[in-house]
Amino acid sequence: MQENNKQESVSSIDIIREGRINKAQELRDKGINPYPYKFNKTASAKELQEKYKDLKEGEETTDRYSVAGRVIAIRNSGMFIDLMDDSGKIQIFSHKQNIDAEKLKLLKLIDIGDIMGFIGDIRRTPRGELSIKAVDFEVLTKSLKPLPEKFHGLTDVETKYRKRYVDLIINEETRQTFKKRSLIIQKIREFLAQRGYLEVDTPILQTVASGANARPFTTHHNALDMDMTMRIALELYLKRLIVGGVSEKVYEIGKCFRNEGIDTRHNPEFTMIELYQAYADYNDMMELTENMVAYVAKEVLGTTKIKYGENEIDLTPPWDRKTMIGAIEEYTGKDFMSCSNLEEAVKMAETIGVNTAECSSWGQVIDAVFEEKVEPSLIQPVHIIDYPLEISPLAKVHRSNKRLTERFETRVNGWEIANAFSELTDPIDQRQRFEAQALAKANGDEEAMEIDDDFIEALEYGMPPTGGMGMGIDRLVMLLTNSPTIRDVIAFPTMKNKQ
RNA sequence: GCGUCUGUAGCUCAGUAGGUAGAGCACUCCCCUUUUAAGGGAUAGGUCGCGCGUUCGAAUCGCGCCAGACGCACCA
Repeated sequence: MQENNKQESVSSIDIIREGRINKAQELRDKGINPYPYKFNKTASAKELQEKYKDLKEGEETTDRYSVAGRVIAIRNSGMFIDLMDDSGKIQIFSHKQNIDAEKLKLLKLIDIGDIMGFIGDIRRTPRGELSIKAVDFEVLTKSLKPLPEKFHGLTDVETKYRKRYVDLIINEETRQTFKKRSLIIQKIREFLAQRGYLEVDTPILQTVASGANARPFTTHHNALDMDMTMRIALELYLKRLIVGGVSEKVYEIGKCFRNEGIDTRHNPEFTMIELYQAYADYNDMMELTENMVAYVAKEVLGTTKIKYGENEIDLTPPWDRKTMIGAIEEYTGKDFMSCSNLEEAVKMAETIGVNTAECSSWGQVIDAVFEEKVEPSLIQPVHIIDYPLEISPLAKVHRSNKRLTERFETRVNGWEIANAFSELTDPIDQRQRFEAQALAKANGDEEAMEIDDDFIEALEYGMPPTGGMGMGIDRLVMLLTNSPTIRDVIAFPTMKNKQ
């Protein structure tokens, strides 16, 4: 039977934590701050590994460095420590011959996970490991929590996402992914800077969330007592800047927010790039898109031939171009151009088993058929061009077919990675397109676009002919890092609270 | 939102027709001074995701809930 004075259960994590707090106190008792302010690091692990790659086994130098990083392994009672910094690993060799006896005792207070600085001379051990022969060291941060086990590491995906800092400490692959992500974005900026693009910022908090078909997050500004929404696209503000003419080429890289489901390719907040170029059309945008992606791949991976899962994808320009109608005919044998209205299109779609229940226009049927019958097959990069008018409210009518627009979406690996138009610049036409969207919204289409009156007013001042393109950065990073889910390329993906 | 699967020590995983939980790593102590997942020895560590139920007895069976993965739906 249970005693009244039953013990609180103490988990091993509490015991470990308490032990480490005690070690920190022991350091303080010796006059050592376990959380000091600064360390003079003179070399990174990688620099040393490269500089001394030809140092022979067993060879010693008197080249002195200070290194710093996290202790990730301790062997032989502290005589060997693996120290990891952001560049890589280096072994620390602490022998009693080289370190003051009192100092050496402090090594007992070191745990895996602590941040340490070591000063010593470069040598390569007889077993071939480049090492710092330590003469002195300093505790830079005492850690309180144990790291995951060294061999299997951290594999639990939920923990990887919720505690990305642990994932990054443990998994080299995760570190590589986020380094590559940064490099990809840097190379995009470089590519656009070379072409005279101006990087700008536009509002994230907006009173009208438009420019895409999506449900926004809503919030409230207290001082203004005003409901606001988070942006779902960059489009309409960037076009205002084209109207203003601050630059004929502008772009923005930034977060957008869509209040929708989460899956392997969607996170509620995600990073987009949109760019606009005056006096250009969608043909120019196709060229720019493929050159930009190829440039980034070449710079980051050294090649434009990449592997994603089972697929070999060749990003070398020029990329294939297919009209949307033509692609559908290619894969289904049906020519939807021959349908002159919704009813005929629905009938034709039914003959190939496509559900059109949600479709209320010829264009939407085309979209549904395309998505189901064509999209999954488009592994190699291809620009799908000339989208139906009804589903493209921000694109100019096609110069040679009034039912279509000058719009393309670029598909790679079956995903949409870019969406681009010859931008609609006629304010009267734009208003009518928005009104058609408003009607759809009134009829229950929650994702239909909002009318943005100020944007239309901007167009009334006159926007030059403009080509524009938007691309999901996260998906590009997925492709170039061979990541199976978007959560692998977003450092802190959206997760439900644990209760 | 629907379906399938998953949740056991800090981490990686076992687990018995239902009988009250185990390993390796990490932690603590001892031995060991040229290791590479170092080694040897001895400890300690658990509301078995949460709750309710069935039962003499539940990590195990049932129901509900929470979280996650995948698929579908939604969405570019």
